[in-house]
Amino acid sequence: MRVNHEARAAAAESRRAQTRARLIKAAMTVIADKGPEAASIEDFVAAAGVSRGTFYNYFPTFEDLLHALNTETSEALDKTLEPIRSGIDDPAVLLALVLHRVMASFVADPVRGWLSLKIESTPIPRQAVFEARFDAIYKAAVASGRFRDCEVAAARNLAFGAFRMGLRDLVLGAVGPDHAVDLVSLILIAFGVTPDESTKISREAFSAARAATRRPE
Amino acid sequence: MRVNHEARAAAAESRRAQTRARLIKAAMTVIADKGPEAASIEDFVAAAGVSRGTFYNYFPTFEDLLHALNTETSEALDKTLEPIRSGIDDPAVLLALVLHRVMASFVADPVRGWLSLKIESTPIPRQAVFEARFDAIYKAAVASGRFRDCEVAAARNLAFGAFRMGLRDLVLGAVGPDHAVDLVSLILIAFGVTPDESTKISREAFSAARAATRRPE
Amino acid sequence: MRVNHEARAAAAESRRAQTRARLIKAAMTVIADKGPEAASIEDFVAAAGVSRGTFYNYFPTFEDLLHALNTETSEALDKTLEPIRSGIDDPAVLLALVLHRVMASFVADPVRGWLSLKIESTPIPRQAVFEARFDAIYKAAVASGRFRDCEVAAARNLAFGAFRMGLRDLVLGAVGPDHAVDLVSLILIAFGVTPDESTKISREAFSAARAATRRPE
Amino acid sequence: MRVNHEARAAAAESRRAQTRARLIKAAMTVIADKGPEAASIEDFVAAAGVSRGTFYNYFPTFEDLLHALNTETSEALDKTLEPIRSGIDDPAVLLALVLHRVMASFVADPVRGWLSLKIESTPIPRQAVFEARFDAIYKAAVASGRFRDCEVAAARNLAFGAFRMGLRDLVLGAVGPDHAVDLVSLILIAFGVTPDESTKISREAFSAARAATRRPE
DNA sequence: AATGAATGAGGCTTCATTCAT
DNA sequence: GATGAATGAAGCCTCATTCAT
Repeated sequence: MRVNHEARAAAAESRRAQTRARLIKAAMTVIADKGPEAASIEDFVAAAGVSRGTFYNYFPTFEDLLHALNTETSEALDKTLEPIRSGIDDPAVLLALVLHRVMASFVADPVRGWLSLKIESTPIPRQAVFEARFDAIYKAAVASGRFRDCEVAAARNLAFGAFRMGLRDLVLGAVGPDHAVDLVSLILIAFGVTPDESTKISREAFSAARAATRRPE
Repeated sequence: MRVNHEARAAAAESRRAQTRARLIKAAMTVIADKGPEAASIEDFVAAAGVSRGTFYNYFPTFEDLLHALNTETSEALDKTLEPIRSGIDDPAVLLALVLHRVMASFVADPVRGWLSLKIESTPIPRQAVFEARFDAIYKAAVASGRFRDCEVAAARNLAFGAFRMGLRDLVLGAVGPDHAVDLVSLILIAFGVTPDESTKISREAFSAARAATRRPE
Repeated sequence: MRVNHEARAAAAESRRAQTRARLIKAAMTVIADKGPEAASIEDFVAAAGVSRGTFYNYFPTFEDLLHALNTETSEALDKTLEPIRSGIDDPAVLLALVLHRVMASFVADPVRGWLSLKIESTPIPRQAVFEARFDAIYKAAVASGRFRDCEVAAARNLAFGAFRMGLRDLVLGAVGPDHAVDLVSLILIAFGVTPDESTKISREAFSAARAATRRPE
Repeated sequence: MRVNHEARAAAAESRRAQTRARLIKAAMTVIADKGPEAASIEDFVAAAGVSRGTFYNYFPTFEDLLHALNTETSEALDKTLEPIRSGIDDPAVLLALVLHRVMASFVADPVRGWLSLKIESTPIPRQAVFEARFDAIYKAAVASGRFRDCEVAAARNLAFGAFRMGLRDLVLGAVGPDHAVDLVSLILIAFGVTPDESTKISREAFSAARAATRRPE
């Protein structure tokens, strides 16, 4: 009896997780497709192949869905960046690797890429994690003399703003994948790396990211 | 009689233009306030103090309103930039002046600032005028050796992306007005200007923009 | 021009009042039919022959409709009682006249009768007016020695409770119209009037109410 | 084996009864709390701590639940009245005892009191048992000359209507517990008992009911 | 028996748009 | 031209009910 109950509960749990995952996946696809404002719950459930009511079983409020989406994308990004979490001493290299890696993963999984772009203009709690991480890297690099000493907010806005625009053109198909090489290179130059070194670092980071990014899903 | 008719027609014409202006102004205010998605036509007509039907007399389709908004914004920007349209030889100085001037005008008229930010995440057709102008300046500057020779798309994305992020933080109040000095400086460095000169140019352009921007309305 | 505008406004006003009246009438009918809880806005608009949206033009919140219904029924009752507002010295006769008159009007217009019964169990602000009026009459009658001296709350609950139950049976068709004669008579007896006189007063008040109540609509 | 089976079956039976009782109790509490219209099955199962499906195992249709609720309430009332089922000759005393006893039990167990009030405005089939019992008592009392000879329906509506209103004010806290003394007294007077005797009977019945009602749960 | 995930009908509300005056 | 009442499509959300495990 006991075992039976446990097995049953586990099975239910698994099914529940599956449906939840289907709904999240569907929501991501739809949002990437129509934008966060035009997407309706009807769209989500249609894409997921479940009924209206089921959606509310999993996400009683819209907030809940946004939170889940947020978590999902953050975790995916984290997983992307995990391999380079440590072992890289040069902050310029580190930054280049991160930027190229994220961009590559978004290109490989355009749905998520779109989502990241679209979701930004939404009242979702902003992804302050990445900002904070950037700030830490930049300050350390200034301390070690690698990066120019300037307002970290300015540096951050330069990096994130440029990255975002580049990402947009990339997923739009307006530019080719090596657009990122130039962009990251420019960012590094602004931060104080010499042009020659910048280009080299960016190019190598690009290749590394390329190689590492396989099978998005 | 003839005169009477003409006078009457002119008066009607003038009233018409006035109502139209009121509607555009109202729409801008409302959009800047609630965002483009939350704004309803009801809001527009309420803010403008006219009836629902009147709105459709002026803007039969939503497209028409968007176009008017776009035109309005662009023209205001153009007017802002008019004084520096000519007479400036150094593209670095020119770019710094433009960026600071636009930012200053957005700060001085937050409604328009917000509008520019909000409108971007919308299916509103963006006006490529500014992009094209930037490209022209940049290419000329490369030709004259002032700017680094790199993909103009990368340079553009760096400049516009950084600018947009900075603008956002500015209207959000997350950074002070001189944040722009650092940001523009970084952009110029990326484009090949030396750090010292960049800072000097940016600082001077900032002051000039400050001085020029008075009374937004 | 001026006249034209005014005439137009008046016409619009009139049409508006008409639609509003149609909606209230429809709501009353539907509520009397299905009860206040089972009635849906869909029912109201279907009965009124207008569209969903129109309902919300007139009653943005459900509260607004309830308030209108409340006002409507109160006013109708007041009109019913107007003729006996003055000129009757004996409180026993006055009370009998009021009770019979109200009951007769509810019988003549069953929709409103039902509504009064159904609406009571609803969070509508209770009709404290009638309670207050009863209390005043009763206290005066005690002072003049006509009614027994007892807790006015008890007297009120007896009168209103009995009346309400009687009304229910009446609109249900469970009892004939002269059921009211007995009921009112019992109430008067409880208040200290002799049985013989009670019966006489009640019977006469019943006839008077009958005669007065014509054309419900 | 046999014994084992029987014991097991008995245990199952007992558990079954327990769950059923829990559901009924929960439903009563919830209905008394939120009113019959606002109460949902979700509320019932949550309050009872069982699953949705279980509810339907016990009450396949909503009718079934209503019936159970009705039965429960009636039986509780019957139990309350059992001690005075016999041995009381004076119908005036009997009636006073019944009314006070019921009221006291509702005051002692407000949940059931509220339930009785709330349930009335519902399509729940009312149980006519008490009406029938009243009618029998009244007719006998008329035959014996104790009560005034009048339409039994009128007498019944007077008694039940007044009682209901009084009960409402009581559970609302609008009146104190001895409000019932006056109310019952008035009823008896209406039925032909002299004022002095009425008051005495009502007061004594009130005390007796008080004394008898202990521990509601 | 008990569970709880899934269902979908049914009600609510908003809002762009039309049109008679 | 201006008006604003009327419209109805399109979303949102709840909840009684079913059913596989």
